[in-house]
Amino acid sequence: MAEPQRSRSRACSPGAPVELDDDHGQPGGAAQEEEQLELRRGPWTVDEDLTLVNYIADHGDGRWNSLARAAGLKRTGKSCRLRWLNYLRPDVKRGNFTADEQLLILDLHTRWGNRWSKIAQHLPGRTDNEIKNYWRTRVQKHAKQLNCDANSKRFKDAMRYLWMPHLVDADDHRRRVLHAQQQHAADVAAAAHGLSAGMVVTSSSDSFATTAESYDDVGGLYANLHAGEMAVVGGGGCWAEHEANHQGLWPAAADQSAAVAQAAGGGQFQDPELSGWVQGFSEGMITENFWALEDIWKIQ
DNA sequence: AATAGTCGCAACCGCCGCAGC
DNA sequence: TGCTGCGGCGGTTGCGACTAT
Repeated sequence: MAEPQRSRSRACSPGAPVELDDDHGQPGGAAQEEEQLELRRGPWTVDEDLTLVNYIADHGDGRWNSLARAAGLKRTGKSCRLRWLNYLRPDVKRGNFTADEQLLILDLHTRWGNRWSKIAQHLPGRTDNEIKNYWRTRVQKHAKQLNCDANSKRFKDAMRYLWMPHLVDADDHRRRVLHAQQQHAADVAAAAHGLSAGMVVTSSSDSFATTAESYDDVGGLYANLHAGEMAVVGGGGCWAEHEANHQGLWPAAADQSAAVAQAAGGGQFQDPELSGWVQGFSEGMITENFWALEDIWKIQ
């Protein structure tokens, strides 16, 4: 079971009763008020988590207010629902966002804006809350570094032509490193068994896609995120539409990356879709106030 | 070592839409 | 038709952990 990473509390002390934690603040009777007086809020305790998990295991979720009462939890139904969906659900994925996921978030946010729940539907195991937090802490921080709004065209251009291509490259690089490591391990194993490395390579490296698939952790959504090589795998079902829709939104990321790299090196960089700001990279207008390519890379 | 500033994120808040009565 | 309860969503808060000075 998931353990809270750290205890947190809000205005009230953890587990402290509150006067009112009603969804709509409707007036209630004396009994209802008495019940509300006992409601807890703040960080969930291990006991509460166990109670909720066990109850849902036995009875299923839904009907959260009655669930909270039936389970004996002195929490609002809303609080129980949130705790379950964002933390206790067995399929909830924890830890840092992968390059795949970051890429997808950036792309989907470009299209849908702050529709976190909608975006979360395309990231199996991730919650809208987590994505929202990621956006607010990481992405908006970068927007701030650029002295622009996260919703501005300028920032979207930065994402589209700088960050996304680097994520693609980082992802590709990561997979190749993994593949190399696996091959090395196989070689070592083969050597230990007196086999030639070539024999093992033949059996282990005939399909890079296999490595990529096994590494893929976006619920089988993508097999290979490298621009132009995207393919639908598993039951994701959304990538065909995704790719069709992002024509122009995310054009040949690897090519753009190369173009940006060329531009950073002083070469000409012409693309009618680029705003003047990104075009400026080809004119050497990068300052310390802007992301350097290396910085973007480090961000990951 | 102490302090201040920043970050990450769980949890809460307020609003909205929908269903049932 | 209006009321009520509920689920869901996006926005916000606040605190412990971490980092810089």
